[in-house]
Amino acid sequence: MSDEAFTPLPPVPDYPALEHEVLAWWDEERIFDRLREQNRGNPRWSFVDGPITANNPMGVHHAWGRALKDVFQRYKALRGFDERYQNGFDCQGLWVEVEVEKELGLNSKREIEDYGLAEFAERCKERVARYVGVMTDQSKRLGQWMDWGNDYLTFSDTNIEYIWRFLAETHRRGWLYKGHRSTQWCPRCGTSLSQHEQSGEENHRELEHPSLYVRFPLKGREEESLVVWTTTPWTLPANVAAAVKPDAEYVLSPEGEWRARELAGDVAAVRTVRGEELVGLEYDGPFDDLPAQEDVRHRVIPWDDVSLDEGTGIVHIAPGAGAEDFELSRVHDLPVLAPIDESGRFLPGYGPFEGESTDEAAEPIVAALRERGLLIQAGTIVHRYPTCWRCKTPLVFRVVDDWFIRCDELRQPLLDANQEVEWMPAQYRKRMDDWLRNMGDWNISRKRYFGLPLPFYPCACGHLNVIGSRAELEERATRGLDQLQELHRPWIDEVPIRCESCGEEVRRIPEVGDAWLDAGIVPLSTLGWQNPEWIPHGYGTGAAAGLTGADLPDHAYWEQWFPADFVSESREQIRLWFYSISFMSMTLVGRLPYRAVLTYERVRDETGREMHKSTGNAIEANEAFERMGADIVRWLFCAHHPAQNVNFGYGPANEVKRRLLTLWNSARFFVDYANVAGFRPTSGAAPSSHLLDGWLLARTRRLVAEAAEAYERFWTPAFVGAFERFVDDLSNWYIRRSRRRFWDGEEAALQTLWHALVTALRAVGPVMPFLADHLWRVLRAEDSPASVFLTGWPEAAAEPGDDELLAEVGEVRRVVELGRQARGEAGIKHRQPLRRLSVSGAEHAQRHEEELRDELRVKEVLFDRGPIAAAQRLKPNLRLLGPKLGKALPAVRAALEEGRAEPLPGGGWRVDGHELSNDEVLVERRTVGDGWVLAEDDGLVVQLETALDDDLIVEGRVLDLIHALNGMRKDAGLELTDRIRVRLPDAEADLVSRHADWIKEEVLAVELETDGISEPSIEKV
RNA sequence: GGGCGAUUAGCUCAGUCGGUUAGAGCGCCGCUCUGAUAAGGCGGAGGUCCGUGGUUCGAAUCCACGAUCGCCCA
Repeated sequence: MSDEAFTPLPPVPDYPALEHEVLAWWDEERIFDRLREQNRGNPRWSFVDGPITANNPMGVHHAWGRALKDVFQRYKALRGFDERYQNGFDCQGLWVEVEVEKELGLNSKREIEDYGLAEFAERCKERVARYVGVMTDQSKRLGQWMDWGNDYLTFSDTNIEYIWRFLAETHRRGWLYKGHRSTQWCPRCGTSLSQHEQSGEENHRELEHPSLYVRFPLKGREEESLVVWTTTPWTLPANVAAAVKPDAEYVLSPEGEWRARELAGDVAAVRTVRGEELVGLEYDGPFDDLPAQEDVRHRVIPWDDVSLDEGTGIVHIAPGAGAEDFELSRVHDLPVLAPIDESGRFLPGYGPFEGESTDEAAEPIVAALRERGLLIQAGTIVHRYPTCWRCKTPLVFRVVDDWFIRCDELRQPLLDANQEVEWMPAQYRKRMDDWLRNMGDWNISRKRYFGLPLPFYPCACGHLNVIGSRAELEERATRGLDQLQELHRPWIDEVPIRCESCGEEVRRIPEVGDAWLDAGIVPLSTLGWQNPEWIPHGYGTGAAAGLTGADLPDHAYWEQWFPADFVSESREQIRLWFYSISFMSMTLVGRLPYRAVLTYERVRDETGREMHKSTGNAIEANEAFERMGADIVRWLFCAHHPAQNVNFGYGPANEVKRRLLTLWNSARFFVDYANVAGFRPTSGAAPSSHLLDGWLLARTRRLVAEAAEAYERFWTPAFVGAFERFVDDLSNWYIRRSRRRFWDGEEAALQTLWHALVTALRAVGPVMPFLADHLWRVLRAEDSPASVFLTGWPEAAAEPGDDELLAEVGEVRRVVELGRQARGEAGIKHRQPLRRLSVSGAEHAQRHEEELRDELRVKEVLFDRGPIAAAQRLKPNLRLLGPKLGKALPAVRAALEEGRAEPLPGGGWRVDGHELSNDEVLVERRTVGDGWVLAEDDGLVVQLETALDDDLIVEGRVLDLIHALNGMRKDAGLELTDRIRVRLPDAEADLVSRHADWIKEEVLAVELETDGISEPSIEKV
């Protein structure tokens, strides 16, 4: 057995190094497996992971969410709950496609088709497989304990089949329809984008566009024109109407131009009319010569929403190129001219513009307007404009066919169910409510390639066939099954089916599904909802084969694990994942798939700016793990209020490290002295008769209670605060006060400190698993479990008297603080002993007189009996007297302040005609006298006598000397146990004669002598 | 236009149920301790608690209106 029971700790922890070591050790010792085995069969705690897109390396913003997920899974595991630990990857859809396109250098849908859909799908799968690996490694490095290798991947055939089933159900309920709508369209991706994926400021950019004022000559009114303003010249060839605000005033300028009065400037109005008077007038469109414009009668329509803030108050309407325009076309029965194809190029029928992009056409359109005398003014404007959320291409509006799910029927049930959800922070419930109240029909189709194949087979006979499962597909397929390697394009497209209505062969629509269908089905598809029998490794089908070993459980399992007790994702998931899982579960099983939600905001750089790769202020997750340490990353996130953006960076990380150094130093202090003393810990808290030990044990129980309370409400900032306060108490009070006991190797002190440390490690483990297990491995008793995470949650119910003891020591610490303040006030340094300390208002501190003497270095403490005349001040106890006296309070308060109060015989006071109990009046005594200095706080008064006598001065000199000698020991690099010989100048001879033993003891000197030297010197024996 | 938040020290932010003199960390200045020492402790300067009105014995806190900023939706 080695001399040192505890491996010595270096002065400063190397987080990345110790984390790698702990990771390797967790692996070798199978700690996570053992934890799962330990909890298997226990009561369940169900967490469902929102999938992360396996498409790029993880960013620090992902680390926030993944840290939180891990914290609560670890906490619940300490509490003994059985958990699933299944991680999820999002694997298909536009995200993946766009990255693969970049990789392959493809830049349009045509190029993808030329490349070949089968090849393209293989490249997508390869990319997903690659990043499944990368993200798994990164997540492990973060300390995330998940059932790696048994993840769910949303592109598995199993997942797809579950979505088919959902879609078939929406069809059965009559919610599924093909809509003809104006939608935001990405000309590069060649697809429309849904409301929920396109929302958000990050999907808009400041762009420069033309700003044109254009004349629309009115028919039958020579020399009169409407003036419209547009920033999208490409929409003019599709113009069919002009809208005015019916109740606004419009003026005709001398030049014959109609504008709203508010926007006309100070022109002399030739005529003034209300907008409604212009309604119905017809005008010549700017491009009436185009074939597409044949038969269009351009007219003025009313529209209440015409803006009078910019433009002319007359709005050019092109229903085929704008969302509101399209809505107006329905109301006013306007023709819809769709000018561009799916790549954003003009269609036939638009003459000279045919084949040009919307940008390319701008110049010739302006030229044509100018030539026709219709252009009044041309400039440019910089404005916020929507861009594709994946590829940043500016969007255009197109009117296209898309598939939608009607949501009105589900709106109220979802709203009702949301009231039962526990949202953290609480205000996000209202955000969800707002989203649900406003949600539009769900656009589920994307005109793309590598995604969920929508199982829609519309037949020429008018019947829509919707396939609900692979079995159904196989049963109804007319051919192509032999080549169906997985449920993806192009293979699925080669499997036509027979129409259930007319029996004709019918093909699938080419569209794929919104990726949020993939993620939204997870609470059903991964848990085996309505699956008749458990299929080992049954989830990894289709594209996911070989990438996961996950089982497909049976329905009984689903019953056990659904709904999730807890989900946690970032705030924007309200309109994405929280929405889609809610919608799909509500449709299929009539209830929400989660009980509690924790959301969090965004990651900014340490100065509060958005992180961008281009600005160079982004921090990669791997870099953060290796430069600051994963525990520090986790701590930063956990310390933060989740409803606010977090400022993340190396500056804040260093601050955290410095704060956590106190914990490290406390452990190091223990290790050093425990080793010197040859101490061996006993599991559990040994009772101790020492007051401070009793206090630290109570303080530790309090920490455990506070930690549990914080974890139970999923509120990590409360935990972090509680833990930091505990460490401060541990270090700056317990250890500081107990140093001598450790120098003496006192068993009770060592055992108490040990117990406090290891208990704290168990509490902090969920947040900082690496440091916790690292220190646990150093400190643990031989008979305790190998890892903090195998110890269970510390059982630490409060004991009778804990509150009183904690309050008592709190009071002592306040007295000490005030004493230090008073010393500072008097300008007397702490090393100089003083004669007397007077304390009043501290009822409980009396038991701690010796500590106060020592801590404040005084010879005597006087409690509530200052030697000098005492003055008394009375104050109302507002908390009690406010409700009791009401409006009479100010008078009583004034009376008390002026001293108009008479004591009552049985206790209490008569004040201003009111009888008040002792509780209701606060008595503040202050002692004031010459030669004393005072500090007070909240009724507590501390005074120090400043006069010095010869004894005090000599003691002060002794302490100075001890300080100097110990400094020399340190400079000389001596060990704590080395002994020395000391030589002093003759001038210190009086100190030696009066206090030789004291000095020797404090500096571990075996010899103390004076001779003629000018400075003290020491020599190791 | 509707909804949800925020606004407190130079900076970043706490502030519980309305309660006496509004706090912390960082930064700055001064002091101090010294067997945690490239740390720790104490103090100081620094506040229109966004504004106005209201409720109340008492408002940073509750209510109304307004301003500014952020986010969500239209």
